[in-house]
Amino acid sequence: MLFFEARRTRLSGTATPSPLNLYQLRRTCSTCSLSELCLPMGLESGDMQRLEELVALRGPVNEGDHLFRVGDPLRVLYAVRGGFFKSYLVEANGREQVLGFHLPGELIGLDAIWPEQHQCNAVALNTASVCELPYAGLSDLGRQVPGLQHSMLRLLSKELALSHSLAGDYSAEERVAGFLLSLSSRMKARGHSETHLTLAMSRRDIANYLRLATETVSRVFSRFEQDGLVSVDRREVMLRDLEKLGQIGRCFTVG
Amino acid sequence: MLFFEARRTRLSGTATPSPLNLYQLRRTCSTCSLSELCLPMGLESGDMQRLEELVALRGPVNEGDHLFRVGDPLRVLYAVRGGFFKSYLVEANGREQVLGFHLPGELIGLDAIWPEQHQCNAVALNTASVCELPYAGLSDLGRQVPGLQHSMLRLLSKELALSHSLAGDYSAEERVAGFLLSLSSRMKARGHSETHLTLAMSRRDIANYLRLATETVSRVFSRFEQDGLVSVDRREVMLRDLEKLGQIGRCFTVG
DNA sequence: GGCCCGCATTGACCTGAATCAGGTTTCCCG
DNA sequence: CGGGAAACCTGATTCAGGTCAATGCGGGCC
Repeated sequence: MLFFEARRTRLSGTATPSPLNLYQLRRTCSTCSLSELCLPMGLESGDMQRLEELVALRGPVNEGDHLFRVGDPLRVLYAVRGGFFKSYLVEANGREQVLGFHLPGELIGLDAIWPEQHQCNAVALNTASVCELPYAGLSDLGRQVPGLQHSMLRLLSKELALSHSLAGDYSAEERVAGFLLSLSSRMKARGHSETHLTLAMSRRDIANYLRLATETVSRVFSRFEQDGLVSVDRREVMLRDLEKLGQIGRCFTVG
Repeated sequence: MLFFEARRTRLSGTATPSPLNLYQLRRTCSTCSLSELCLPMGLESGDMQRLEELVALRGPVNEGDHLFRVGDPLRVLYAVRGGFFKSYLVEANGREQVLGFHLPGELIGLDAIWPEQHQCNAVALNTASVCELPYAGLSDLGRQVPGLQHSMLRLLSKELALSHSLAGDYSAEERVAGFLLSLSSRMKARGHSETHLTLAMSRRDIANYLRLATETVSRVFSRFEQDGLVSVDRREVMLRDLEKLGQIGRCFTVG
């Protein structure tokens, strides 16, 4: 029931000065597939198998359940099997900051790789299920298989890339288009339709993530719909003109 | 003679569509001290010594000289001894994007830790000198000393933090104040005055880094001066009220 | 069913920063 | 020394997006 108004009060207004918060700065979103972790770095099949043996299934995760919270020790990495997650931070003044969304097939928890403590919260946006990868085992394996270490670094470096893409001064339309395309390509990579999206997150989460006002997100959706780029019905979104969307939002599209 | 007007043309205007550029997204700035790399992770003195043995001095670096460019293989990491550097990217359309500034005592080149190729350019802002840390040796050492690996991860994760601090929707004043404070605290950490700064970078570089217009940076400087927060004379800046600056710019201040 | 609450959309308005258009100073180089 | 190009500052204007406010809509719950 916390974090409703997530807007930042401007300096000029009745700003409530928030003290320096280091955690506030460690915004990490881990959007990487399990196969990405293993396959491209040339793990041998033996190693792959040993990795797979580590994986444990876990019961269903209900909407609103947390996988972990800021400060929790890094026990396992999570691979999303079904459902959506979001990771977020609560800043000192109670405002929420959405760091990223996590789709089926992606990995959550890398933000904690150092100092082995989670730097953000991860919560299910709808009923979901996950696999658990015990970090200790992963770490042991990493010592024997240098490729795994590199994979980790690679993923971290990809995080860095992704976070940078949010830093640029992009217009609202670029941001929204890029967001939609990113979801689209990630869904496609998992074998889903690339044109039909069901957004699991609210407009507010999207806006917060993109650092826009919810009203702006709404308006951009409407404008896109008017221009025939998309069809929107509540949280069902149909991408009608990937080409044009790409022209607008290319800056956001990370693999 | 490249990259003069680095402004982003807005979508609505006569936007020149720039194709997707992956490198554009991998914006990395490596602002970390050498001692930070070694000391806090509890390297034993023997290991420290072996690290020091790797270090090689290098002749003077002239203003405008590049340490490396995008795509160069990662041969060495650089520790700045004197002078300032900036790291930047040239986007597909020729616009420049400043990623960070590097002060004496800091480490440059971590952006390339994976895939061992530099992801940005690093150039001297004035006459400078550096030490070189051969990466191969560092890497060998890292295999024997797990703490070093962790240090690397830690630094990367710090990069991530820093990059995130630029992502928030901060006002021009917050950005500028934070920028000054960041320089101040970094200079102080190296034993310099924390109130008297000599900016090695142009207003344009600052603006580009903070994602503002140069005019805005200028105006904020003037406003701060009027309010008695700073005294500015060209590139000489005197911080007169750290307290108030801190209230304004706290969000930026990373260790 | 009817109430209520939270989400979403839309319009009117405001504001911070970009843009445009000067101007001055500094410094480089012939 | 003088010309010219940067760098820097300042004011006027514009505009994207935030803020405020009103309304619609769907779903849970008594």
